[in-house]
Amino acid sequence: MTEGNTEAVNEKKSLNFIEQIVESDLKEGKNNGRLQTRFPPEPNGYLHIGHAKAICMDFGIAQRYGGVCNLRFDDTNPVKEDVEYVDSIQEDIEWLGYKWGSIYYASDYFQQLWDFAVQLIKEGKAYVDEQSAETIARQKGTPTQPGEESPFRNRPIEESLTLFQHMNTAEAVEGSMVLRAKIDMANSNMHFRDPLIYRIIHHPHHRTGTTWHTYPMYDFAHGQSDYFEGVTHSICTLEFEVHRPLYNLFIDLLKKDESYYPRQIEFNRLNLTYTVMSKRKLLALVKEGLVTGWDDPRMPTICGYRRRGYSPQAIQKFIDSIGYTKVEALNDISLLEAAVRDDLNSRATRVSAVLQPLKLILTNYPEGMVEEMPAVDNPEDPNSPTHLIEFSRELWIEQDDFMEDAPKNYFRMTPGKEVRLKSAYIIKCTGCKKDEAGNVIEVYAEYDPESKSGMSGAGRKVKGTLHWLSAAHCHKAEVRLYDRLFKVEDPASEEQDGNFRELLNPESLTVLPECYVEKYTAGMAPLTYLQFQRIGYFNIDADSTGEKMVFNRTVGLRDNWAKQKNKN
RNA sequence: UGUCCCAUGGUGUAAUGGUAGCACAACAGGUUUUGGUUCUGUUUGACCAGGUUCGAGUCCUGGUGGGACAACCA
Repeated sequence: MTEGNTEAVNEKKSLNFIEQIVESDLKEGKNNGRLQTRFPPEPNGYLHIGHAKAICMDFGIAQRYGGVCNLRFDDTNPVKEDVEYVDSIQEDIEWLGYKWGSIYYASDYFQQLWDFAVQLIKEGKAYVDEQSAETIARQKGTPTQPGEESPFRNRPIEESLTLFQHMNTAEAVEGSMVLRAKIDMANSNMHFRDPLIYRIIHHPHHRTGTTWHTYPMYDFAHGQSDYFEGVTHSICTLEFEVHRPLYNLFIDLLKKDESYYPRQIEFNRLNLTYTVMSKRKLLALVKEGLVTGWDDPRMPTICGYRRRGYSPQAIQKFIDSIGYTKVEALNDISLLEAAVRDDLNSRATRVSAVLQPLKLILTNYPEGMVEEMPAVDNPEDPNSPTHLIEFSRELWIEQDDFMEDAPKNYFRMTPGKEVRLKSAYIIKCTGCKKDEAGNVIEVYAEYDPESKSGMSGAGRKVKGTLHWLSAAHCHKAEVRLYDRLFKVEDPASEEQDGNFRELLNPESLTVLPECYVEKYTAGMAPLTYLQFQRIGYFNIDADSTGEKMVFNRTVGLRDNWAKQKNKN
C-alpha cells in the first residue's frame, strides 16, 4: 500500500465562469486551440487594486491554460496619457509577479486603423459629420427614444474622404468634425446610433508626437487591436457589456479568416468598502494634496498597498477569495485584511516595538547589568533563526499594558500581579509613580531571576505576556498608523455632486513620532515585512533615514482584548 | 415608458436537474512565552408568483428589485 496518499493534492477547486468558457473553447479547438489574452490599461493613472483583479485574470488564465498574455497600452487619447503612467504600470504588474509576452500600444495600429476607416468610408459605412458635439448628442436620442439621422449622413463618399484627410492636418479645428460609423440611429443599443470613431486632437501623443491630428475612439480601436494581435479572449469588466455588439460588428467587417474570432467576456469589477476606485477621484485626491501621492499607503493603488506593506501574494490571495462573477459586488475590506494577515503571518519577521512608551523599572535587577535574550524571528517557521535583544533594569512597555485598577479579565501589569516579559523573565508589579495630574509616569516591578526563558522556573503559567524594549538599547522611530480612507462604507454611492472629499476619514493617518523599536531593524531595507509583536504588521517606509526609521502599519493584529474591553 | 446584464447567510462565492457547501465576519470554548497563530463548535441564506419534472437554487414564463447604456473618455 502506498503510505500517506495524495488525496490532498486532488482538492478540486471549481472553475469560475471565464475559466469554463476558456476550457470549453480550447476543448472545441476554437482559434486553432490558441489562448491569447491581453491586459489593456490606458496610461492615464496609476493601477489600483481593481486593475489587480483584471491582471490576475488576464495573466493568470493565460498561465494556467498555456496561453500568452500581452500588455497593451490603450493610448488613443493623448490628452490624458503620459509616459509616467506607462512606466508605473509596468512596475506594478511586475511587482504583482506577472510577465507579459509582448508590450503593444494601440498607437502602433494608428495607420491600420486609419486605413480601415478609409475603407469603411469608401464602402459607404462611415461619414464625416460637421455638426457640433451638442447637436450630435441631441440627435442621439435617449435609451428609450430613437435618434435622428445627421444631415451629413448621406453626403457623397468623396466628400467624406476629403474631409477625413483634412481632419488629420494641423489646420483641422478641434470639434469641427468627426468621423462616424453609419449603422442605425434607431437601434436600441445606443452604441449603434452612428458612433463617433475619429475625433480631431492636436495635443501631442506620448509616443507618436504630432504625427497624427485625428485619433480613433475606444470602440474603433479596442476590438481591432485585439484582432490585429490575435487575442482570443478579450476579458474586461461589466460596463463594456453593451459595447460587445459593436466590438463584434467591427470584427466582422475586418475578419478574413473563419478560424479566428476574438471573444469579449465581461466580469464584475472590484469594489471595496471604505474607499473609491475611480481613477478620476483618486487623481483628485493626489492633485489636491488630500493624500501624499499615488503611493500614499491609504490609497487603493498597487503602489499604495506596496508601500503600506501588502505583499503581492496577499493581494493575489484576496482576489482569489472574491472570485469572478457577473454580480455587482461590494467587497468588505475585512476580506483584504484577512488575506494580508494570513500571508504576513508566515512572512513577517517578529520584532519588538513600543508605540506608546511607559517606563518600567525592575527594582531588584542590578544596575548596569545587560543580558542578551534570544528572540525567534518567526515562530511559524520551525527552522526560524533567532536574534538577540538586550535586556536591562529600565525598560519601555506600552501604556496600555499597565492599569492601576484593572478589571478581572485584564491579563497585563497591575499591582500585585505577575506577567511574563516575552523571551525574558516573569515579573511582579509592585506599584507606580504618578505626576501631579495623576498620570502614571513610571511603573515598578520585581523580576524573578529563576524564571528566565529557557530555565526551569520559566515554566509556570502566567496569563499575560508583554513585549518590551531596554530603554538604553533601542532606537527611536516614527510610526505611521493608517485607518480607512473614507468614513462611510460606500463613498461612491453616498456622494452627491462630487462631495466625496467631505466623506474622507479625518483620522485616516496618525503619526507617532516618539516610538521605540528594536535595534535589529536598523539595517533593514524599505519594504521589509515585519510584525511588531502584539501590535500588528508593519513595513519599513522609504522615508527612513540613518537618523530615524519610519514604519507604516500595514494592518493590526486581530485584537480580541479590544472587543472584550468594549463589552465591559 | 427601450435594450442588455444580474439576484444563494451580514459580506463575497460554490453547485452545471438529485443531501444548499466554503471563505470572511460574528459568537462560545481548548491550546499558546504575541489577548496573535492554531484547533473545535455555534448562529445566520435561495427576491416573489406560477409552470416543466419523480425531483428545481439550477430549466421556462411573468413580476419585483439592482446595475449598465444617451463622453469628440477608456
